[in-house]
Amino acid sequence: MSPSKIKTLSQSFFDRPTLEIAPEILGKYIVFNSPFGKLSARIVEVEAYIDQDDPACHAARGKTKRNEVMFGEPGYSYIYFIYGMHYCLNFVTEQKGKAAALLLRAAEPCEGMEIIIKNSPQKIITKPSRLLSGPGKFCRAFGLTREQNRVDLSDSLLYLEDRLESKVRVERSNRIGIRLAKDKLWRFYDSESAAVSKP
DNA sequence: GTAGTGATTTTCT
DNA sequence: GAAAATCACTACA
Repeated sequence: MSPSKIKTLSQSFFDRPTLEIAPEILGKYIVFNSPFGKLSARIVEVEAYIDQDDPACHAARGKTKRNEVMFGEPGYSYIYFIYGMHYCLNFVTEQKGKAAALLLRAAEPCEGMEIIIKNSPQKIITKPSRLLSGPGKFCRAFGLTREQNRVDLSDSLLYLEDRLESKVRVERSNRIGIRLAKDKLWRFYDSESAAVSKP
């Protein structure tokens, strides 16, 4: 693969309207240089969370210590802990002062399969496409914790790559796992991927 | 195949 | 004290 076909996404990619970024981030690759080795995966499902007109967003009721990253500069990671067991990875979008992010819900494993399998429960290992099919599963398999919160995505630890051969069929639907604002069609996914969280 | 429940931190009422 | 941007196990049809 020639280097010209791989492009690292810079901060300017995230410094745009969230709903414009969402369909474009599908098919991109997330790369994490973990302490155990290099990991990467193809993003196939995201959800948008935007402060304004979104009661389901963590930031809708003001800034807290947990969600303050979302109010800051775009192009950062936002990892939060939920339900006592799971981490979820978000990408902060839009300009400083506006709280918005994209929640990474699912991806297809690419590099670092051995590490991903080691981090996953025995039962789901038989189905590779299910290894990263959910936000909590993705963070567990990649070994992401609060230590990776507020990471600069233009740095070399955690970043996104645009691989031009990656093709996506984008579909959108209502979001999953929330009670509020279910009517908003802010979930974007690749309908041709086996790894999306909805079967 | 679908349905129900437990685990357990952060934040808000 | 309760709910939340979840997952995986168990039970039952």
